[in-house]
Amino acid sequence: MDNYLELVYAVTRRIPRGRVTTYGAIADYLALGSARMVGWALHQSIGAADVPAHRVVNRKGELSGRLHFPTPTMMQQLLESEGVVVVENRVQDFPQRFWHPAEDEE
DNA sequence: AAGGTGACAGGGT
DNA sequence: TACCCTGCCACCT
Repeated sequence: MDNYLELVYAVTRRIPRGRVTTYGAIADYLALGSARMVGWALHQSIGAADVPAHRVVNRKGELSGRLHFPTPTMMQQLLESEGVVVVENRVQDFPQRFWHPAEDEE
């Protein structure tokens, strides 16, 4: 178990309900690796039910990771259950929904 | 050992 | 807004 994975999971778990963030924002906050590393880390999160990976999208607000969930629609389903509107695999009002780890609003 | 791949991002056109 | 190219870095052939 790489410590890097735990770091990414820890940040992901702090994403407020109903908000989303990006791979790049997490990489930027950790100041480790790159956005690709975060994508890789979340890929490993499959099976870790306590990690809300559905709240992490790419810079355009697209649900680029939906195909890695148990079902292709689960990611969108989870987001909508939190009040996040998703259309054509894209988060609506993305700039407003965006949350950066450094904000730490909770 | 070397090259390809990927849940990405930023800048140019 | 969209498409293309380049940088990124660990993992998997």
